[in-house]
Amino acid sequence: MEKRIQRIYQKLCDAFGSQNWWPAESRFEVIVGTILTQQTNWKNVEKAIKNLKKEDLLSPVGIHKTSSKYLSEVIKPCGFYNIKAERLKNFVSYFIENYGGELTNFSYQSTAVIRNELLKINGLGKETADSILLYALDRDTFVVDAYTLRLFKRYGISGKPDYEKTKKLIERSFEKNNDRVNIFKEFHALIVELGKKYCKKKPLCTDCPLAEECMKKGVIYE
DNA sequence: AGCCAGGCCTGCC
DNA sequence: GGCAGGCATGGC
Repeated sequence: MEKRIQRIYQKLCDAFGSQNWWPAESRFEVIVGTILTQQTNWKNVEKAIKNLKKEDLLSPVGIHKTSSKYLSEVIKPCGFYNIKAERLKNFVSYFIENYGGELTNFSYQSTAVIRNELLKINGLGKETADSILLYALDRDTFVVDAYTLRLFKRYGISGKPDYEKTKKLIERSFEKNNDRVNIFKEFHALIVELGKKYCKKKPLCTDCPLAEECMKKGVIYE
């Protein structure tokens, strides 16, 4: 068990409180959000999702039947809209073909199997796959993102950023029990919250709840 | 007014 | 197998 990691989690809880991610009205909406938010401000994603609802397109079949051209117009506010329209369609094609467009059908598959399947879909990388698993399917898996890697570097935990190593390290740091899924949900959301406020590309570490500990390692300004 | 956001793929080396 | 370059809107 990595006590360091647990301590970071506790500090973030104290600083920011519970986050209750993922904001959405349905599990499918969560999945759509994971794709639309790739390298994108959440505010812009909200606009795109609102448009999808307005056009009655926020369903597997809705997206499947719509042309890429039209879909891209609807999601325009979130940016990278041509690529993301394709990515949404890639996901729903897989989802309908293999699971009949029913999320409950995923319950027959292990987390590892689903993850491998998601990673085969063009446009879904590790973070998106893990976000779907954790927030849409409630699977016991941690989501690493750019903020996590940056924080761990500044905190002096890891040198070279590495998705899988960081993910495993964090997963190993919490006892396997029924709470862990919720800890992972909160922890990732808290890291994003920290990242947005303090742990940006340009160091803005003043008042950061973890500033003191990062400072000790002397790597805060990397 | 720029810089950048809850990534990922492709195409070079 | 690592890494620049491209994708694009809107928030701050």
